[in-house]
Amino acid sequence: MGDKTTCDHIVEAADQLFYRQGYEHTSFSDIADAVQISRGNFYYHFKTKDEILDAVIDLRIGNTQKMLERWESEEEHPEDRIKRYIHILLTNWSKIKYFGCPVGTLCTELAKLNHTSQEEASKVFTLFRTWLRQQFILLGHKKDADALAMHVLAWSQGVATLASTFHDKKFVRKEVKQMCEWLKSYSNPLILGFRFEFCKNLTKMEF
Amino acid sequence: MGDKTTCDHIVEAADQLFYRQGYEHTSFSDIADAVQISRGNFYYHFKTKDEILDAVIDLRIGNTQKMLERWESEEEHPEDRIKRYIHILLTNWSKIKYFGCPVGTLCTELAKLNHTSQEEASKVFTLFRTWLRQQFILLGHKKDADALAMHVLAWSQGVATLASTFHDKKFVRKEVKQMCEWLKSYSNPLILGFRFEFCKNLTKMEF
DNA sequence: GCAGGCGTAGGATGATCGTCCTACAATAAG
DNA sequence: CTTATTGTAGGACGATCATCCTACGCCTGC
Repeated sequence: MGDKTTCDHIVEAADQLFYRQGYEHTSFSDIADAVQISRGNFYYHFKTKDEILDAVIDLRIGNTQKMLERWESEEEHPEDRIKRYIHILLTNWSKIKYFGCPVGTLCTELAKLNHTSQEEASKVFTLFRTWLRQQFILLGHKKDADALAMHVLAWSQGVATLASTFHDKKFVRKEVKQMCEWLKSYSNPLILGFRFEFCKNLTKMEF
Repeated sequence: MGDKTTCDHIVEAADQLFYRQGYEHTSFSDIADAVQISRGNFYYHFKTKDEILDAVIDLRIGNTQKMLERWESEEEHPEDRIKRYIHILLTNWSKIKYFGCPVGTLCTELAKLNHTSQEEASKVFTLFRTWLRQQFILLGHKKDADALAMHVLAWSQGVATLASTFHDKKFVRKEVKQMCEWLKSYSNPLILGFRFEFCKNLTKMEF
């Protein structure tokens, strides 16, 4: 309660419902019930459902920015920061288990609806992408930073998707561990360069 | 045409529409228009929308099985077979670009709808999983075969999700290349074991 | 005490949805 | 030719949806 407006409550309830039920499958009535507000009164706050969606996306963008800034201040080492991102898969397990990643699933749904706000929704991804890229740059991977960022994004997306279909926490734990090990191998570019060249030669060997 | 029944046409049209628009966003009218059939006549073939969904899932299961058997016969080496799977991301690029992976996106949607057929839909994933596992077993990774299969699934899923949000073919090509290189490192377990131990020691070194 | 704006309640509206019914065409069997 | 089966067409149905309207309560400033 406190200083939160009805408008805020609507957007927050919609945020949760869009995540749990999907955008299209969530009706005005659903949101109204959640906020304990008259259904018809929505028109005063939001003229269309799309407007609510845009507000939800803006909320998510804001929350993501705040979270990344927090991580920036709480973690000293870029590797630990990226680890923090990877570990969302475990810290948010109880939700991901059923509904997957809120960012990925919304983008996927909007793509199928051919919705106008597709691009706006993808900005949440871009936030993570830019942030991850910056961390990899700090780790000394200036040239590959963006590719590495996209790789982390893709990996975590895939794990989230399979997590919500198989509900298998062991699998998620295993993948998170692997991701952290992979990340470790990138946290010192010098050793990596050496190792990579060495291993390449090894795999080239034929029996 | 030929020997295909109206029922087959309905299921095939529904299959495509569910992929492109999503299950919920596809109405009876949409399918009817696609098949050029009267809307009300659906009741004769399928009593409910859920029945069409189940038929579509069965169709997908059948098609996937056929495809995997074909791959099994056309490719000699397990590594090439897995490569064939990985390369779906490129061969189906024109669709994945807009609609993502048909398997993953359907499972995601049904999860949000809390639909009865969730488990049935996940069987398509399980088909790939079992098949991939078998290939890894053939490559000599008996113990880790399932984890490796899940890893390939997750990786490709993540790439598909980001592909449909960013529409970036270069990214997909890069990831496919990486996946193939990663796969190569697993195609001979002896060399891998050696390399892995060696690299582990390397990364343990501190500056 | 009164006027006016802000926020709310609850229902009307038209469209669309899944579902279902009934009448009709077409083909095959008697 | 008649009959029955199989498939089709088109519309009716109740429900639900996003949207919109109007009437009402509450608070503030005069």
